[in-house]
Amino acid sequence: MQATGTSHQALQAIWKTVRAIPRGQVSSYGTVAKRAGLPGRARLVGYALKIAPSGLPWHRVVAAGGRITFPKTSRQFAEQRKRLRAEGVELTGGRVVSEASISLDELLWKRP
DNA sequence: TCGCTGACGCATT
DNA sequence: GAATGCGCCAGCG
Repeated sequence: MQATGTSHQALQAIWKTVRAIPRGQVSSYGTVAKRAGLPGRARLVGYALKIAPSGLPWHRVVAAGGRITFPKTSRQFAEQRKRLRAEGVELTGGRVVSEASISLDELLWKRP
């Protein structure tokens, strides 16, 4: 790892943002990307999560609208749903209830 | 160096 | 509601 310096910073920014997500709350890739200073690079967030270190609350990151991107048959789908429910996040099928994903832009990232 | 791929987002059909 | 296409651009072979 060396040339990854530039993006490495972006990855850390993404991880930092993900860690900043309060328990019982979820955020979307696009929101995280934007908050990490990478607007429009939601895919980078996906990559960041893929290579994310253990301990990162990746399960708090869902697709736009609070939808889970994984197929229902996926093991991660079940795990993410399980973890979210364990934190008090309500889920309906493969989607997070609006209350949890409520205006992320308003509840979360409220910068004074 | 070039080209494909991709934990996505959004518009459209 | 589900499927498809296009865009954004950083990794990786």
